Amino acid sequence: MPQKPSIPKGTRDFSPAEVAKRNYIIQTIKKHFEVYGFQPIETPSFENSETLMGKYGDEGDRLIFKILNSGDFISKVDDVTYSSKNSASLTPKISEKALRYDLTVPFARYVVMHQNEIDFPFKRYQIQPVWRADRPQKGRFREFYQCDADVVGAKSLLQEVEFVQLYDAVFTDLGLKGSTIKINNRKVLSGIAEVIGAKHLLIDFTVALDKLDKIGEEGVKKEMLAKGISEGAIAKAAPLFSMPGSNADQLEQLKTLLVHSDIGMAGIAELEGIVTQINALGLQSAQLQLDVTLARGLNYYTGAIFEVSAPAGVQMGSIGGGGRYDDLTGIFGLKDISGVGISFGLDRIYLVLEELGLFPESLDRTIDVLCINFGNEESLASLQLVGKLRGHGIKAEVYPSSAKMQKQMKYANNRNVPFVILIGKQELDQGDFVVKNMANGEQQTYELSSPEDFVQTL
RNA sequence: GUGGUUGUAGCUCAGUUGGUUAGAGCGCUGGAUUGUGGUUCCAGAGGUCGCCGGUUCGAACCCGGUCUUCCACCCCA
Repeated sequence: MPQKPSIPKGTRDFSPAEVAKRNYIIQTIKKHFEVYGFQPIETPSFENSETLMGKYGDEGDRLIFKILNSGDFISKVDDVTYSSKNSASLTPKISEKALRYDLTVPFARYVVMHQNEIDFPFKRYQIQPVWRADRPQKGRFREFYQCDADVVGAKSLLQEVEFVQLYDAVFTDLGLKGSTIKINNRKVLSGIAEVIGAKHLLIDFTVALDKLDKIGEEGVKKEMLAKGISEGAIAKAAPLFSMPGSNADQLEQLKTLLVHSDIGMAGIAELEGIVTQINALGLQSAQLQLDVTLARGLNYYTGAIFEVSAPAGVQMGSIGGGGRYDDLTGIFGLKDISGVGISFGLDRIYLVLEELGLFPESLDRTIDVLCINFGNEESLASLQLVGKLRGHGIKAEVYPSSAKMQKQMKYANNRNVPFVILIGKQELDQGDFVVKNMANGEQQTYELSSPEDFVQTL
């Protein structure tokens, strides 16, 4: 009595059609990564727990998949820890490895381990799956791909400018018009927290502020109060909730607000530099929008913060994000290496392209030509022809058995084959082959000796 | 981790106050059509109603648990 098989919550199988679409996105992203000078690396799917734990905050630790030790791991646990039934103290004793949670921390680990072989500035890209023990939701899975590009060892704002262009290039290529690249700067957020007297509550402040478009001004104020930020402080921050005007206008207002904060002014200067350069360079299809409420959860960001939202009208969280982290490698012992990077959310981009019908139709053409099989003698001629066609890079195959014509034609139809080739007894005797165009039903005869005549029509 | 939601044929879904043998469309298989698919017509196969337990003379339907789906929160791509 076999049970129906299943896969774990939040994981997916991908059909050939889905893989084709995913590869299309990956190839597009990869192409632009390489054009911008990034080099690929790969890291293991699991790391030592201490590499990952504590890098993403308490919430992050909870969402990291832990891998049980091998062998009789439970007998090695001391009785006190075992009987305490405390997960936090028991976990490190029975699990020393964990699945990768993102690509940035493993990259930092990589940079530190290979610092003597790397030429800085080092531009790398990485496209690999990551895992989170989260509850699935729309566009959220427990196994999903990240497509990251990072630069380490370069402090120049030029990197930020290039990343904005890179986002624009990829989304333009994918036909995704009207996406918004939101930008902010951690230093501006620090400055605001400083000016309103909530410096020690920076994280709580930014997390609450980040929810503005979701829960509204009142909701944010309520959450800030609950986190211990005073009424007076919130009042001082009030202008942030409805910052009108262009990027330049907003920057002017921020300057007034942050005039007494060195760090805040530094952040403004960075934003201004990026915005000015992007204005001068221009973008193809995306728009760059300053958003002071953009915070992002990851607390290793220290400068620019990016987040890309899908075109208006598509109900989807961010489809990409990134930022600058001045001291990511510091936690692994390598100081003064600045990094900045961005990430593309493959699975979410997929959902957006699907919803907007932006995948090219050509993706479901998995085969160009199918030869009908009429029997041993005929199929031998078909195999010879197919060999020549393959030599021209044409995706061709012979139906494996001489099943009924109707069945073979139906198979061709279901597989979206544009051309069916027929070599039966009659054709064999005459030394030619018939090509049927499946879209309009027209048939054309060619010489078996010169298949190039057919190839040229493709 | 919290709250809600969903599960019936390969797929999308009906299914009466709890009552014999659980239905439809699409798909699939065969035939009309032994060298022509996508249209049409005819016939057929296919389901332990997510799983486990309970209530009942009787459960797809009511109750409990569990898994799964989707959604919201936390957090995040």
